[in-house]
Amino acid sequence: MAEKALIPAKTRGRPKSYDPDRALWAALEQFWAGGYAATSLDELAASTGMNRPSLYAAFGDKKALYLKTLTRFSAELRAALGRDLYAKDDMAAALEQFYAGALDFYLTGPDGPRGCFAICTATAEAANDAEIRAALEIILKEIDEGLEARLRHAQSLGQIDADADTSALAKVAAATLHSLAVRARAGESRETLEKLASQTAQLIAPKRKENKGK
Amino acid sequence: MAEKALIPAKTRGRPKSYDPDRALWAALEQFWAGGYAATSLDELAASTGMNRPSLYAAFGDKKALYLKTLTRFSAELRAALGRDLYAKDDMAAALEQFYAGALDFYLTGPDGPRGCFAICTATAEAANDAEIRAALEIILKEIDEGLEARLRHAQSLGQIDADADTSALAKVAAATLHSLAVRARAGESRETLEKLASQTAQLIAPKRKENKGK
DNA sequence: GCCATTTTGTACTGTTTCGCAAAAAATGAT
DNA sequence: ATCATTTTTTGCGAAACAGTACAAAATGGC
Repeated sequence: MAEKALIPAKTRGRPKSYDPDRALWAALEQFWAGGYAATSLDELAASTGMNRPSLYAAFGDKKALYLKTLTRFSAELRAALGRDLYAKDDMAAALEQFYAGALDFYLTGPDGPRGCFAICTATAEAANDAEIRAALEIILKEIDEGLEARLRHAQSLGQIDADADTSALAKVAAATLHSLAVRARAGESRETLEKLASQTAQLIAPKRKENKGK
Repeated sequence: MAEKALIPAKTRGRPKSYDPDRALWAALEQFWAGGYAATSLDELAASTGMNRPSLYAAFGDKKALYLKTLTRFSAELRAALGRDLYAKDDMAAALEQFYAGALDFYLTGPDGPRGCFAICTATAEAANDAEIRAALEIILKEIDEGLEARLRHAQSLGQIDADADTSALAKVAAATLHSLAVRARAGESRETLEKLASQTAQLIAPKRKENKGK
């Protein structure tokens, strides 16, 4: 989806001076940096390069725009779940790879580490706003389900106990992701965060009898 | 500290019409419900029963007040760590008790579940504001350290492996708390959350050979 | 009873914010 | 070349907001 700027469809009036997908991502980064409530439409206009009326025409009001950034983020998340989680055969290694990818995302922002976009910005609004809460819930659910699918895959290969509760283990694995998201924004070091990641991977998919490597 | 309303010290001028600690807690609840940025001073004045000038005189500006609510929350957190974490002898049971106490806190708000005050409101501001980020970091550290102390205690009693990395395990236990905080605010059911809690307790302090109870 | 002191209540100022209206600009169609 | 269509640009207006100044009220000291 999301065809690049080569849209052959003959558009009638004045051409847009912005790339909608690029603008949406710019808005996402602005919300990411400042949070939803503290980000003004002027800041959003500045960072997208659009002016306010164009923002309204393209995405609706501030909340509609924010909800669109959340679903945009959700797409990125699904991609990461499908990619990093299957990059390694070993379950623990796959988990660590996934966490490492998340940490790259969480720790490298324009102005230092910024954690997870959804968890760190949507939680504040979730109590008051049912739509934002629902969007957050969907994102959390996607994480749980993506991890559970991977765990079941490992289980089918005999890499983890056949009677293990993959649903519950997935939630634990997701819990560590949530924690990385928050801790990164609080300023914890990558080293500390990687330790948490590897310890969780170890607990969820313990190395079997054969000790590989060392 | 924090002596109750029985202050024998002769105050000179007009008596305060509010209880400072009660007002601080009211402000905390207001921030908790709406987040920091989205909460106005008018709302804070209304919920504390004070008017704006009195708020300024008592707590300083909006951010100073918010920082005070964070440290107030921090005190509550320390109390819970010292209380619930030592209510049971068995390590896994103690963890579950601690999580259950947290869930009581997270799930019962004036307007439905609201998660953790610090994690769900401070994360949004942490990227932009160094003071709030530092306050959040302290709170996360207190959780880690409180859990690690309890794990070391269990280790000294032989309830968990002598060579277990209590620091890393504590961070995993804290990760589940962070996740409960976020999930609660996203609307997940208590049943779901308790399952996550018990699975984590199980992973961190696995039941030994003797199966108690059932 | 009068004064000093502290808090409360009201009102004000300047700024920021959101959302929109109306005109100007840039394109395709004919 | 002219018109229809879509976007951009400028600018407006009403509301919310943070923070403060100042007078009124309530207490203790004397």
